Amino acid sequence: MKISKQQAAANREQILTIASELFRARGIDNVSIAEVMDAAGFTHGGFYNHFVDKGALAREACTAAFARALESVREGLAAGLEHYVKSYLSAAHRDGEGGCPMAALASDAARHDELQPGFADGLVSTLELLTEALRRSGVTGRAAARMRAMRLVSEMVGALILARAVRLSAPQLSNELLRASRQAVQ
Amino acid sequence: MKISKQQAAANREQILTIASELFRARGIDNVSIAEVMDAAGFTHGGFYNHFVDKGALAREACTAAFARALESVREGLAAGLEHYVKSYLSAAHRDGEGGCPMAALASDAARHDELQPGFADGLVSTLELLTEALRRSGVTGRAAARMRAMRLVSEMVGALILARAVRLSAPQLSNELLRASRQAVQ
DNA sequence: TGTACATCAGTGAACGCGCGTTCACTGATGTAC
DNA sequence: TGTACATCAGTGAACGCGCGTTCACTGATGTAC
Repeated sequence: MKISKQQAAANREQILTIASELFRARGIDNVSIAEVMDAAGFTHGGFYNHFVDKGALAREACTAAFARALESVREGLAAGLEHYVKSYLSAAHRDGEGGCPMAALASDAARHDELQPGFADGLVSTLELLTEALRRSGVTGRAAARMRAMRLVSEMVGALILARAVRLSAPQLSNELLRASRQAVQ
Repeated sequence: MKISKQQAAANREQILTIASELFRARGIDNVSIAEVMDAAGFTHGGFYNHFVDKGALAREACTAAFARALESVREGLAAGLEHYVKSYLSAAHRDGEGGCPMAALASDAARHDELQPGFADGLVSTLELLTEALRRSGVTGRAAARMRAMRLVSEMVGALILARAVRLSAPQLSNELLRASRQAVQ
């Protein structure tokens, strides 16, 4: 059955949203198209009405994940840099599905070249937001604030990734890693 | 043809070494057993004479990667903490195959629970080495040094992973990320 | 020490399975008159 | 405005392929006598 153009566009968005979450939670190579389509409520054959191939979905899902994440960064920073860092390095963020695309997709981007442009755009935008926040927090000088933003992002992403890597086998160490890096801004 | 026990043990080591490098470079799910065996100079069928399944190889390869990496950390630290951080955050380390297992295998460990015990052991040992190095560098107090070690590892791992994620599409940003975090110790 | 036999690392074909992708088909939507 | 037809999102079976794994076989090694 054909579907209204509006409905088709909504379905495409739905596929993209689901894929963005599944890809972040389990990695692009560990999620099949059939699984994405099933979770979105469709049969797998229709996938190619919306995307030329799995790579195209991965690229769009990466971009979409960053678009949403940047909104969330903006909101978080509105409550203060310290608040933002604390919520980023929370157990809830570590344990939740999806979450920050930088932490979830960095190794996918390192291994799938096609993701890198979208990833880099998202990182650049994140750094801009953090640079501004740091300047408002009293860091003087654009270059200094930008460098501080890069170090802050690296520490937060690294702490989150390492915390996830030992979450089940060494939960206490996992918590310590998060706690230690909450000192990054205070 | 049967092979001498000594030769068989050497072949097993060879498979493990190759797997450890390939897994770090491309991710466990992106490397097939046939590929590992071929690179090690064997046909794929013999794999199961050495390992019970791919998961067992992944676990042993993770452990082996950390064992080697810890030797390299010890050597690097012998030349000074600052020197170690600089070589960790070098373009050569970012671009080379293999490299630090924390950076290369963290997302694999987050997604494959069975890797977490070996990963956690390696991380704990790394933190111990860095904690001692920081104390020698003048950080006072065991707890403070350990916390500083955790933050340092997070920043280094995060910077390296992010630098790899944008290496091709934004090489300048990639270099900036490494350069910024070289300030972590000085 | 020499011989006869059991062991088992390595070979290469084969298996079942899930994957990404293709395709003929359906039928409501959107359009041309 | 009503009708007849083309479009195309969604369905579900099928494809070729590479994967992890199994297996019968080989023949040098290691061992029992």
